[in-house]
Formats: sequence, C-alpha cells, structure tokens
Amino acid sequence: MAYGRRVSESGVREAGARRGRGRPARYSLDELLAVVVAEFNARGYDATSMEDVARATGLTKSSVYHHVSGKEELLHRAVSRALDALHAVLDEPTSTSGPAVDRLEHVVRRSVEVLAAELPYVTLLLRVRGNTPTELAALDRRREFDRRLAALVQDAIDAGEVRRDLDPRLVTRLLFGAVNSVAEWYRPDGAHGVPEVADTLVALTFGGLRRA
Amino acid sequence: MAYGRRVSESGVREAGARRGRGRPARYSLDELLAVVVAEFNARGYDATSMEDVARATGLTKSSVYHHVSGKEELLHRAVSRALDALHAVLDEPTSTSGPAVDRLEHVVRRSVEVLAAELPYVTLLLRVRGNTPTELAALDRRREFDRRLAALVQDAIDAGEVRRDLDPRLVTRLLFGAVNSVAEWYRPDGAHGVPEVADTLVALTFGGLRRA
DNA sequence: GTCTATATGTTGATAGAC
DNA sequence: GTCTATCAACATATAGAC
Repeated sequence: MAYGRRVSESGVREAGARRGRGRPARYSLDELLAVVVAEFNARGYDATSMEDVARATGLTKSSVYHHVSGKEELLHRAVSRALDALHAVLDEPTSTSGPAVDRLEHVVRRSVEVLAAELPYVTLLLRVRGNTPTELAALDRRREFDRRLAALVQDAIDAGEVRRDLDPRLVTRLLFGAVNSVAEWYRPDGAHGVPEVADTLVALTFGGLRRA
Repeated sequence: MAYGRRVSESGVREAGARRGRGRPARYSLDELLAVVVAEFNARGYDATSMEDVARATGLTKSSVYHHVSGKEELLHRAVSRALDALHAVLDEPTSTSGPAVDRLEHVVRRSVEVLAAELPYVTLLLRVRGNTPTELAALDRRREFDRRLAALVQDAIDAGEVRRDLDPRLVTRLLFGAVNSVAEWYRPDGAHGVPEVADTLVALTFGGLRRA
C-alpha cells in the first residue's frame, strides 16, 4: 500500500479526484480493471466512453491507452476473469465425484459463491451481447459452460436421483437462470449473505416451495 | 394489409430492402416499433445508432424522425408496452382471489405467457440500466411490479400454504429471476412451447427437483 | 411521408512533449 | 507513465425540397 493510495472499502480505488494534480496514480492493471468494470456495470459497456473511463480512473484517456490497447481489451480481461472462475467450479473434486444430485447441488452453491466473489466481472459477462469478436468468444465459452451444466442435470436424471418428468435442458436453463439472476440484486453489504442466498436457492429448486 | 407490405412470419417487417426505391413504406408506429425493438435487442440499445435503426426499417434517418422525436421515444414506447402487459397480470381476477399459493402460481404462469407473447419488449425492459429519465421511470415501474409480487409471496406464507423457513423477498427474487431468465433463450419456434416452460418452472419451484 | 444535405457534438484512438 | 492537443469517424438531430 505504498503512496497512500486512496482505495475504497470495496477495494475499488475512488474515482476522478486527482486528475492532473499531485503524485501519479501508478495503477496496476487489476486495480484499473476494478474501477473500469464498476463503470461499465453502472452505465453499460456500450454507453461508457473512454472519456468516462478516464474520469472514473482519474487518468486522462491517453494514460488509459498506455495500460490497454483500447476499450475492448478492458472488456476482454473482465469477462475472461469471470469465465475462468465459473469454469473452475466444474473442475473442483466435489463437482466430479459422488452422487449426481449432490454434485449438481454443489455446483449451484459454488456458482452463487463465485458470482458473489466476482460480482462485477460476472455481471458484465451476463450482459454481453455478441457485438464484437471479444463478445462472441465470451458467448462461446458461456455456452460451453452451459453444456457442462446440462450434462450434470442429465447425470442426476439418469441416476434416478431427481424427477424424470422434466426436460433436462429446460431444467438447466431455469435453474441457472435463477442462479444468474442473483447478479441483478446481490450486494456484498446487502440484506442477504451468500450462505442464505445459496440455501434459499437450493431449498426452492431442490425442495420446492409448496408445503408437504 | 394494403400495399402488399413485406412482413415476416413474426410480424416484423423485413429489413432494409427498399431504401430510396419503389413505393413508400407507410409504416404505422407499431410496425416501426417492432422492427426497431428487434434491432435494439440484437445489438443492444446503446450500441444501436439511428443509422442502424434507419437501415433496419428501410427508411432514412430523417424519415424515422418523422415518426418519433428520437431514439429515446422508441425505447419509451417499447418498455411501456412491456410494463403495461406485466402489470395487467396482477390485476386479473385469478391474481386477486382464491388461495394465496394458487394466486402466486397463476401469476408465475401468466408472467411466462406474457413474457413469451411480448418477448422483444420484455427483453428490452429487462436490460434497461437507468441511464436516462426514460430508463429511470421504467426501473421505477419495475420495482413497483416486484413489490406487488413480494406481497403475493408474503400472503402465501401468512396463509401457511408455502414453507415458512425462507425469506419472502429472497424467494420472490429467485422465483422471478427464473421467470425472467426465460427471456434470454425462449424463441417462439424453439424446442419448448410456453405451456411446457410454465409447467416446468412451476414444477421446479413449487414441487422441487429432488425425488421424494 | 419520404428524401438529400448538413449542423454540431462526441467517439475511440494517436502524436509527441515532459 | 502521465499529460495536452488533435484527428477522422460517427453520433443525434434538423432544414428544407419534393
């Protein structure tokens, strides 16, 4: 923490205060990315100009271009981070051994945890539309992730551990639709902690809402 | 259907074929909106320029400005249509009388149906970020809708018809997170029809996935 | 109700001094 | 590694002819 950098509680450096004055900011790429991704999520990637990025970081546009080749590299680094974290969940030991329904439940829980831990990056990923090569590549990796999820649901059905009367691809989409929706409202300092969110999600989708 | 207008199966006039040539298009506002909203959803609202809008409609920018005051009016008309349709669900008789859990289930089913029927408009609504006055007003109406949903869940808990061990606001968010996620993949000509989607969603969230 | 032409601001990105 | 100054392209929107 040299230079007494002004960094907010969330670990995101505070915005725009020192442009052109005082000591140079000396951003690391990760620090810069955290600020920029927060801005992308607040205004939308397309609606955020490089001038907005510069203002948020407290640098000039030129200085931002010293760190990255352009706006798209910022997006690429952000969504790659999210995709790496999500794919890693599927490679965990508990995701690959044991009863299929337990593996599925584990992946649901861990997905919520990763979503919370990497919230800004996952949020940005979930909003990617496919306008650029970077975005298309991200959508491809997302689809690969979804295929691996669907295989997990299929395993649980084949093992007779979940009800067989539902289409597995449809169940996968709805189940992880609920998981992903957490990104729309979850806040680290909000009313609900990660364990409660994960427990409620599992209770809702594995146990069901209706009273016995 | 005068003038033998070229309109696709989805009711959306086909794009860009006649700019500057042949008979004037004579768009109604609703027809124009359908084309434009499809474009907004394909590229993202912010990433869609008025030039893109003009190309998609087969008009010039100037002609588009004859129909609407600007880009934001197009957004306003689209999200208002979605919000009107969603709020109407809560005012249906079956949403306001009978056992609370049945009212809740009815609203879930009808929300899926409205989402499918008004897919492009709801899709656009769900992506609104809050950058402009129009978007902020839309977010306000969405929040009001969510409040009414949460009250429905609370009613079902108070009536003892659903399990009491879950936080009602959290359940509301996850339940309708799953509902809204349908907009991300549902297609009218896709593998799953609306009744199957609604049945599966209700089975998943009210009955639960795990085998008894 | 459509067009061509244009006004005026903003965009992503670069040149080059310090 | 930051800055000032600038560019060409593209943005939203308008004027006015037909």
